Amino acid sequence: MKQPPAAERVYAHIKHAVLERRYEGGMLLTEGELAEAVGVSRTPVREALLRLEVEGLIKLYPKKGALVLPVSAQEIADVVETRLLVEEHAARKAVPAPAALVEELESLLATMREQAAAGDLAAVSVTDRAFHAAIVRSAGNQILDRLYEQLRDRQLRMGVAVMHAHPDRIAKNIAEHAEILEALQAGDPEAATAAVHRHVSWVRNLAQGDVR
Amino acid sequence: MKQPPAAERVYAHIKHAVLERRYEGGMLLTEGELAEAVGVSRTPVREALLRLEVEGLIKLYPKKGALVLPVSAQEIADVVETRLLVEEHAARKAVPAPAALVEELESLLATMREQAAAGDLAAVSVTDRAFHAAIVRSAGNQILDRLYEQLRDRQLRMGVAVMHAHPDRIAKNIAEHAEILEALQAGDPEAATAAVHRHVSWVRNLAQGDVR
DNA sequence: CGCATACCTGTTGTATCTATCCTGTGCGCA
DNA sequence: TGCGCACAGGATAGATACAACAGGTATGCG
Repeated sequence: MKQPPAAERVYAHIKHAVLERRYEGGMLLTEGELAEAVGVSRTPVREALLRLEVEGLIKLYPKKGALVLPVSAQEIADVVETRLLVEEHAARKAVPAPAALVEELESLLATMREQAAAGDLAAVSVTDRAFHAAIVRSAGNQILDRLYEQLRDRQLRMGVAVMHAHPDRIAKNIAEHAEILEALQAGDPEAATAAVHRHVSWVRNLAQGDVR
Repeated sequence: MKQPPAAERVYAHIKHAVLERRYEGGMLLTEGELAEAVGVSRTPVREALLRLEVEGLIKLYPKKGALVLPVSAQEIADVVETRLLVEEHAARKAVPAPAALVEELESLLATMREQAAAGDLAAVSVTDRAFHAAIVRSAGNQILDRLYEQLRDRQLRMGVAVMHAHPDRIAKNIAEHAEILEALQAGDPEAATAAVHRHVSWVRNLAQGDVR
C-alpha cells in the first residue's frame, strides 16, 4: 500500500507545504505535529527535517522546534545572484552548443508554447525550469546541478503566483527563452550570457513586488 | 562530561575519518559499526550519515550501508570548476576592496608567513582556507558561503598531503596569495580574477598527481 | 511588593525493539 | 553440470519508550 518510504513521504509533505506557503514563514513546527499529520512516527520526520534544514528551507532550534524560514530580502538577492552566476557560466560553456542540447531546448520551448496556449500555467512553470536546468546540466558539473535545483526550489517560495496574476508576462517569458536559444545556436557567448542575465534578473523584481 | 551532543560527535568523527582518509573510498560503513566505534546508539549515527550524504562525502545505499565515495576525476574537476566560479566572482565583486577586508587579508597573510616559518604546515592549511573564505564572505552571499565551505571540505580529501611532500610549494602559495591581495588593493578586477584563477587552477594538477 | 527559585509542560535527544528487505549461499532438481 | 528456488544472515527503516532540557509560570521568602 505504501510504496514510497515513509521518510520520503514526510519530506515531500513538508517541502510542498513550505513551498506552497501552506506552512508560512515564521511558523514553528514540532516533530509530533508533523508525525501525526502524515501518519508516521517521529523518526522519519526527524530525517526529513534534517534534509530540509540543509537545503535552507527551515532552521532547527534544539529543544524548540523547526522554524519555517521566512523569505528575506537577503535570500532573494542571494538566490538571484547565485542563479546568475551559475546560469551565465553554463550558458558561456554551452557555446558552441551541441546538437543534442539545441534539440532538447527546442523541444522544451515548443512544449512551453503549447502549454501556454492551453492556459496550463503550472505546466509552463515546470517546463520553464526544465529549460534552464537543461542548460545548466550541459555544463557537466554535478555540484552545480544540485545547487541549481536547490535554488529553483527556494525560488518557488518567492511568489511564483505572480505569473498567474499577469498572464501577459508569459509571452515575454517565452520570448526571452527563444532569445537565449537563438544566441546559443548562433554561437555567440556574449549574447547568450546577456540574454540569460536579462531573463534571470527579472526575478529580482519580485523583491519589491513589482511585476513589470 | 559530554558537552557536545552525540549526533555532533558522530558527525565529526566520521567526517574527520573520511577527510583524513582513515575511512578510504569504496569502504562500506554500517550504522552498527559506527555506533559502537563512537559509543552511542544508532539513531545519532543515522543523523550524521544523512548530513554527510547531502554534503556529498558518502552515499547511502538503502538496506546496504554507507559507501564512502571514492574521489573521482569528475569530482576533482567539478570542485575546481566550482571554486573558480565562486572565487573569481567574489574577487571581482571585492573590487574596490573595503578597508576591513584588506586589513583582514593582510593579517591572515602575515599569520600564514609566521606559520610557514615555524614549519606548522597544518596551520598554514587552515589559514590558507580562511584567506579564501574571507574573500568569498565579502561578497555577502550566504548561499555561496555555505557552498564554498563544502567545496573546501571535499578538497581536503584530494591530497592535501602533497603540500607536505613539497614544502617549497608553500612559498609559491604564499606569493600567490600576496598577488591576489595586491590586485585587490590596486582595485584591478581583471588582475584579481586572473590571480585567483592561476592560484586555484593549481589544484587541478592534483588530479594527475602532478605537484609542480 | 520585588526577586529568586522551584516546578510544570512541552519538545527534542537518545536508546531500544520489531519488521522488512536485500543479498548471498547452498541445496535440490532437471 | 547448470539453473532456479528456498532459506538464513545481516542491515536498514520505522515505531516506541525514556531521559534530559528549555521556558514560562507560579509560589514562597525577604
